[in-house]
Amino acid sequence: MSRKPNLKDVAKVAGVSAITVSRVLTDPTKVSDKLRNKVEQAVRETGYIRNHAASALASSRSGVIAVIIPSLSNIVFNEVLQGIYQTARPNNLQVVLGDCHYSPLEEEKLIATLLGQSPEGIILTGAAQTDYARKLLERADIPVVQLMELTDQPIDMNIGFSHFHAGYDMTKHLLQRGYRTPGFIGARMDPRTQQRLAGFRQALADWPQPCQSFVQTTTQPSSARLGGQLLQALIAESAGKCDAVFCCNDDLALGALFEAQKMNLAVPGDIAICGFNDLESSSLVNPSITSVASARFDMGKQAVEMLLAAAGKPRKSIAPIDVGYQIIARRST
Amino acid sequence: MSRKPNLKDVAKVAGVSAITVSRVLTDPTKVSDKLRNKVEQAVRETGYIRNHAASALASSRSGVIAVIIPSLSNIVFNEVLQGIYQTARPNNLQVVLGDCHYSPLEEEKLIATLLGQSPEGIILTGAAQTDYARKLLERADIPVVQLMELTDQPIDMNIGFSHFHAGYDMTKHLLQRGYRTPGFIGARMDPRTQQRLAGFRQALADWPQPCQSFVQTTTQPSSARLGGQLLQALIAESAGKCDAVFCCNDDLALGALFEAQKMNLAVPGDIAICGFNDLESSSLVNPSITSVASARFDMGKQAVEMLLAAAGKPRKSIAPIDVGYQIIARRST
DNA sequence: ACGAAAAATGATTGCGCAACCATTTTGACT
DNA sequence: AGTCAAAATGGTTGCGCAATCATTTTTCGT
Repeated sequence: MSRKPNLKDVAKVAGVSAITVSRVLTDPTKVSDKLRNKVEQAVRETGYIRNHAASALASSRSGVIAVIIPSLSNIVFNEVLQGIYQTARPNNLQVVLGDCHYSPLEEEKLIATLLGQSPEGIILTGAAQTDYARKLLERADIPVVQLMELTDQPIDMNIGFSHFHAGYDMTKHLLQRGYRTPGFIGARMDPRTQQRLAGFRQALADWPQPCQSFVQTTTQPSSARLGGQLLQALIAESAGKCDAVFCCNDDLALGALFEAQKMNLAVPGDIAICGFNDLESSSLVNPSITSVASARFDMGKQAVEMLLAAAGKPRKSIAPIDVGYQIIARRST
Repeated sequence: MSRKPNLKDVAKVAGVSAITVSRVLTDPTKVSDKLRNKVEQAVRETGYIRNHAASALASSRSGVIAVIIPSLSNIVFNEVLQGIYQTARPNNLQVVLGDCHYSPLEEEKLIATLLGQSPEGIILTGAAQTDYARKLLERADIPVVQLMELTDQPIDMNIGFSHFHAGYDMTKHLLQRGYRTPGFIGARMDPRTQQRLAGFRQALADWPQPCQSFVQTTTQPSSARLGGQLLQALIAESAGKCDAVFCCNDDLALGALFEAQKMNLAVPGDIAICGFNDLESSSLVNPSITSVASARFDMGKQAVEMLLAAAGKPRKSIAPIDVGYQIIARRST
């Protein structure tokens, strides 16, 4: 066999019809043991691999799910992806992944491209899709899961947690620990970061006594290095009065901590630091960093399970699933 | 239009033939401005998205490349992936990604599955593929790139650097700085980690004076937490004589550093620490950690470019590409 | 041992698109 | 205006598979 073998070639080797080979590959229980063995051997012998395009075209089932994340470099989405991949594999689903770089327009283009794969379902991050993207998704008539945050107007299904409430609670935590002039540093300023900041502001507004607060943000991508820079900017802005920093994520928090050490600022003595996402390092550094934990792996897993459960059925509106979060108080506050 | 529109539907709306619509989508220069505008509007109006399966079947071009990495949780592969995705997108290539969990058998199954997508090329991590996997890849007759490490017997193309030499050079660096009883801690113990360890041992063997050395390894997945545990094991094994630790990667190194701080060991005074991969944090912690930098993003980028360059042409054996590495000496040694 | 039902197997057809070749239209030149 | 080449457009067909329906074989009860 020089060229790539197809069903017929395998059938000839096994001495059966093409459709029997097809059945062995899709549902072996439908074929007698005798033929099945012959076919399986012929498959191994020829190194046959089913042509996905032809299979998808004939059956109108692609065995693919589409996933769009805003960034490949943010480790947070990695954990979600792990949950997605680990759940997809045993269900014989291929994942086609796109990175939209936090841009709704890029996301729209990706959605258009990925829908061409006739995915059985699609998982999106956040709820900031363009109108045309929403139109395409509705037209596609496949299950859609919006992940990470909660929204009032989901396209279809939704699972996540409230970044506003998490930001609110974390700020309250700082206030309860006695910090009265807190700052917020934020990078990227994507919708979820903005919700955290909104939570920060609301918590301050709700606090019985008025507090002075400081905010330093940038739309640059987040990184530990940037955390150090933003900390400096915050200290400069507040003329050193700032006594606690709420970092919009743990990368910034780690960078801020390392920078504070370089400036000989005691943490939390001179300045408290807290982050968001509860990365592994946050629990290991000295001092360990207070953060917000959420079930990222689980969200990915559940998203795939939701797609599987919804596949084929008509859309029935399911209430958004709130997976919650947890403030992990540590020595840095 | 209730059901999903196909080429014919769009053609009818635009008042042209189906094949003209197809041409507008694949090569707009082949169609006159007048018709192109009509068609493009009809596409927008109907929300038409080309059926990838049918397109791939008819043209025998899938526009897909397959990528297999050993782990989604290891941030190192993320950077490679970024290079891959960023290069694939402008070339209209979809990436289908698989995670083989460092298992050649899982990798074999993944290869079989992914080849079913008729990818235009495939990118693999390392050079430990099974015989059957190699057979499948040769049968598939598509460009293959083996990434990250160098091998004498590449399946097709190969780009990476020598982990043995990097491990060797890093160990020499420790010896040159005066450390005489170095230890090595390693997790996962995948082929590349083993090559680094082999480099460590060879450098010690080549050193003029005999040195005592210590090794602590585990096949558990790598993590910062594990780095702390392995440091403790190493110190116990060496009864505190160990004066430097070569960590097989920066996650372990960071964990080891944090653990040393908790044990009140001065770094590098009581014990030097170095890592591998040069993650961002390694340059920011106090003291900053000596590490091995490599062009991960670039490797991913180049791998895709190599696939593109090789597409369609018969395989001509190309010499493995060595992207090299760099020892970044910092305060921890 | 016979017939009916169930299980196993096979033949035909169409999924939606692009390759291929045929036809029509346009444009350049005499 | 007439001719011819080039550009633009369209019709037909097959890619490889699985759905559907048709046929054959097996199984089981009596």
